[in-house]
Amino acid sequence: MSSSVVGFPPGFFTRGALAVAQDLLGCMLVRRMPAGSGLPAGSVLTGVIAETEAYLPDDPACHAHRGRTARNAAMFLSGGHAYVYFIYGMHFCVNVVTGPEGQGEAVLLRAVRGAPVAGCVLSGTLVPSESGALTNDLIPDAQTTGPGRLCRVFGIDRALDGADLTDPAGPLYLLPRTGPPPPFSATPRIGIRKNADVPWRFVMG
DNA sequence: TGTATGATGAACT
DNA sequence: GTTCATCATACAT
Repeated sequence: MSSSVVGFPPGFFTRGALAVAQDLLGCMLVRRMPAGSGLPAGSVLTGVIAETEAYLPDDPACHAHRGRTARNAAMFLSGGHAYVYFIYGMHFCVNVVTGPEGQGEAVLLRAVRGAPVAGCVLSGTLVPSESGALTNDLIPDAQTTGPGRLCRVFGIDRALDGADLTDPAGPLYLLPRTGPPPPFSATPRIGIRKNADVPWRFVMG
């Protein structure tokens, strides 16, 4: 046990979408920006996950419910991978796969907060000011609230579909929370018609 | 080959 | 509260 990298406990991402959706609140999403993103290549964006939704295999609202297709193939990878899809002609959404390989369940990341996290070296986000210069200003929460906006700010698109979110050397990865579990509330999920009544959306605070 | 739909966001009233 | 921009995907011809 000599690794200096703080990781998730083994099996964290294969406990099912409902458990993982709650336990991801307070965890950190880390993005290494690629060249051509508007930020210098290698710029790091971070955010504390503040809102999630669970999608289960038996759930009619889940993309995997009607079987595996080219679009949702990444959802059938093992837990800890990314499932990124394009919707409404203009938005990307990013999910964390939460089942064993072949299961088809995931957690949609709906919002992150730019608040610093004590004890973590990645304490802020780099954003270009209006003049184009980089600052250490936190991104306003309004810009990272909503799955489409979150993906736009973090530069997430289909290129990250299937990415390993547990690899700290990768372009997009997760870090465990360092403090106690944050309080949260459960509400119905947003913007779906099928199985719209179940309280599988989890909001920190 | 056609077409309905959608895990959204912005701009309205 | 409502409308709508806009298009990849899935599925029905």
